[in-house]
Formats: sequence, C-alpha cells, structure tokens
Amino acid sequence: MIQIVTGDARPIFKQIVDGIRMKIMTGELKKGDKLPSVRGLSMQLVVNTNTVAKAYSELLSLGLVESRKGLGLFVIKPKQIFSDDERDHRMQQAINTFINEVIGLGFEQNEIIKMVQEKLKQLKDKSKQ
Amino acid sequence: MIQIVTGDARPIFKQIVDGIRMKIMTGELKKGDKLPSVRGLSMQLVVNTNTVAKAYSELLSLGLVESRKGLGLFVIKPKQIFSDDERDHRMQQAINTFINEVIGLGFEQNEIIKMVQEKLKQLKDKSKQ
Amino acid sequence: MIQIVTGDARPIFKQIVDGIRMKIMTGELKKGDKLPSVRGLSMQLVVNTNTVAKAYSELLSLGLVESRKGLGLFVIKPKQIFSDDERDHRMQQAINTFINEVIGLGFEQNEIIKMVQEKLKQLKDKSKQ
Amino acid sequence: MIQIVTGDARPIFKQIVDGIRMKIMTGELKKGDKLPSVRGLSMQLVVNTNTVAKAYSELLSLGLVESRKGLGLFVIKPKQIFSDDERDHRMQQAINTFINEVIGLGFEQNEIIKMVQEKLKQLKDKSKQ
DNA sequence: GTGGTCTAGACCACG
DNA sequence: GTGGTCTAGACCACT
Repeated sequence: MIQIVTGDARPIFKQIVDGIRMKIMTGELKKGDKLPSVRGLSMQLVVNTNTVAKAYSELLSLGLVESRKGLGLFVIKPKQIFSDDERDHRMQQAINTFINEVIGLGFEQNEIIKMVQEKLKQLKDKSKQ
Repeated sequence: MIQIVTGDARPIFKQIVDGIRMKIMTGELKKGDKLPSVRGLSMQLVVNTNTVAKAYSELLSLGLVESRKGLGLFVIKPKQIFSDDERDHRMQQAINTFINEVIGLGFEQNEIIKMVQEKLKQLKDKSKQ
Repeated sequence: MIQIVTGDARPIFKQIVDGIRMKIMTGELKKGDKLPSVRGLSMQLVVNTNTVAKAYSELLSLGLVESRKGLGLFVIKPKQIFSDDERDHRMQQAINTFINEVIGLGFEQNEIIKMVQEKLKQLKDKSKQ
Repeated sequence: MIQIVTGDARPIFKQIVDGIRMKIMTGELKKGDKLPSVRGLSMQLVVNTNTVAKAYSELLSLGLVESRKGLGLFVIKPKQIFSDDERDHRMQQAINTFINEVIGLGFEQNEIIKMVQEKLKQLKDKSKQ
C-alpha cells in the first residue's frame, strides 16, 4: 500500500503521512474511508506501532482524518487549513528548497520544468482513475 | 552576503553551502575567488565557527572549492561530480519532496509550474548581470 | 515552573503544552525566549523525555515556538493560526463541553459567570506584572 | 432525540449521558419518565449497545435515574450528589479546561463572557418552554 | 548539549 | 479490536 524507503531523507513517519496524504489528494482514499489500523499498518510496513501512531496523529492535526474512538481513523473532507499568507509562504519555501537542491545538478531549466510537469501529470492521471 | 533564516527547514550549515553554491552557479563567485575565512564568516553571520567549518568541508567534498594550505579556500571550476544515475536519482528525490510539500496546498498545476519557472528565470537574470 | 497534576483529566504532555502556552499568552515567556531543554524539563517534572518532546512538537506545530537545531526551542510571535470559521467552531465546542460539565453541578448562572470572569481577571493581572 | 456528533471531542457514551442529563435539567424529561430501552436507543442512534449500556450505567451512578427490574430506567428527582468540596473541585477543573482551550483563540474577555452568558440563557429559555 | 526519530513493551479508555 | 499515552533506552544530525 505505502512504500517505505530506508534510504529516503524523510523520516519513516513522514513517509507514511505523505503516502496517505497523496492517496487522499488523488482520490484513492475518499471521505469516510477508514485508514488501516495502527497495528495492522505497522505490521505490514514492519515498523513500530508508535511510528504509525505518530504519523496518524499528524494526519489528525492536519485535519485530513478524524478519530472515532474505538473504531479507527476516517478520512474527512479536508478544508483549507492554511491562510493565504501561510500558504504562499510554504510554497515559497518549498520552491527555494527544491531549487537549491537541484541547481547544482547541471540540468537545463527546460528539463527541470519538464520533469516537474511530468510528475504532476502522473499524479493527475492517477487521480482520474 | 548570505542570508541565514532561523525559521528555515534547512540546517544553518546547509544554508551556507547552498548560498555559496548559488553564488558560484550564478557567477557572483568566479574561479579563483577566495572564500571568506571561517572565523570571518562565522562572525559576520553570527553562527558557531564549527557550523561554517562544516559548510566549507561540504563544499570541499562537493569539489566546488579547493584548499590552499595557509591561504584559505578558493573556488575552482566545478566538474561533473555525480554519475548520471546519481544525478537522476537526486533529481527525482528533490522533485518528490517538492511535490509532497506542495500537493496539499491547493495550488493549480499551472500555478506551480509558473512559480518554478519564475524562480528559475530570476536566477538566470541574476547570473547574467 | 509548570505544575503536573497526576489526577488531572488532561494527559501529561497536554498539561505541559497548556502550561507553556499560558506562559506565552500571559507574557511570562516573550518572543525570543528559550524553552528549557527537553532533558532538563523532563528531569525537573520527573517525566520521560519523550513526553516533553511530544509536548514541544505540539507547540512547534501550533506555531508558538521555532526550533533552531542544536540550540533549542525559541518562542516566536504567534500568528493567527486558525481561520475565523475554525476559531468559532473551536470556541463553540469548548463552551459546549464546559456547560455540559458544569450544568449538573447545581451552580446558579450568575455564579458560573462570576467564576469565569474571576479566572479571566486573574490571567489578565498576571500578564500585566 | 439526542445528537451524536462523530467529530466531537467527547466519546459517544459521554454525549449520550450529557444529552439525557441536559433533558432532565431542562425539564424535557421529568421525574418518573421512562428512558428508551438500551436496544431501542442504540438502534436509533446507530451505536453499539455496549455504548448505550455504559451511558445508562453512568446515569445510574450519577443518581439521576433508577432501575426498576424488568421495566427499565426511570428518571428520579436528582439529589445533591457531590460534596461541596467535590463540587467546587469539579467546577474549577471545568473552568481551567475551558480557559486553556479558549485562551489561544484570540477572543476578548468580554466576548468570551458574552458567549457563555448567551449559551446559558438559551438553556434557561429552553427549560421554561 | 540541543532537538528529532525510532524501537520495545506496557497500560488505558472506548466500542 | 480501536487509538492514545507513557516509559526506557537508543541513535542521529546539528551547533
């Protein structure tokens, strides 16, 4: 279901958060769907239950899921969480980090744009399925 | 000279590395130019000398500067450091991280592409000066 | 510095979050002030370091403090984090929970109002010091 | 009859307890009235029968209803259940929890008082009907 | 020394 | 069975 890559720069719990966030954004997980149980997912990914719990707690505070005690976590309709300022600020930071990472790699600007477009397109196609 | 932002996601030493790398890429620092001394830069940026030393050591291992004993660090013509595989892999990771960060922010794909293009254009213009 | 009450309904990490949030709101902790270290506070309160770390991580995501790696956590100027809708919704929930808790206790409405006013006044006075 | 809100901070059984307690306080349920059966209410609210049973058991121990074997639960005249100390202590805790929840939301003290008053007034009006 | 992440294993409240 | 909290102890990156 979710790919955990040990060589990834992101910590495991973040990979889980991103993985599920992506599934919600692409529509693979819809409003009202239940997330796998903490214990179930932790066994499946071969990580500690605490790690999954931490990821789930982040999804909770992101407002993407809600907890029904004794039942599990359920996807809810995400609202716009950030203010416009906050949103722009985060966007700028993400772009800066990205460019800084990429600028020394020797790609042409056209190539970079093309690759990003390609990735976004993949996502869009996936969400259409 | 270099902007250190405390709220930045990147650690300080990385911000220094990126800042100098950027100056080299844009031509602000040319082959043969001398970097500021560790002490000088650490005082200027108000950070620990260890932090600057770590940044410089990374620039050395990146092959962007060379050490002339007793004189300091000097910019050299950057060679292609990464193998093609390494290069592509880093690029893919950077893109993934970027998209993951941005996907939940609610921007349209066109907007994202436009913003990245804008940023790249700024850099290009700066390097032409 | 902070009072941990084992009989409290709130979990320990929440008590820490609330305690520090209160200190920030009342001005006892000002912008730029450093929080006690995770290990220091955990020893002082005789709780596990993870528990303090969890509290600090929540303060971080609340946007009340920022992390300077290797240095510690520092209070920042809190921005308005919630949208107006979100803010009102939380307020309504808090009032409902409060009233539900209090309604069966047999106090007069005047008494309840008076007690809340008293508590708010205490806070205000404390912040003026 | 009773509103169960999945997004509520309170567990379901507590929502049921509060809902019925409120109906007793406002006079909607009077002394001698019969509560719906566990099975009936659980079907009506679409919750587990255990959950309703737990709520009813709490109402019993609160002294708000009495069990007549084979007949069901009946509302009785609520006595003063808590000692004065207990009562004050619960009140203080409720106020603290409320203030902690509300303090970071950016409302003025006047606004808070006004909102609580408003809510209490609604309750009073409802009980007069 | 600082915070951040992870594992192992435990207990609790809820349904 | 579900999530939520806590302890104990470890390792890592950063300053």
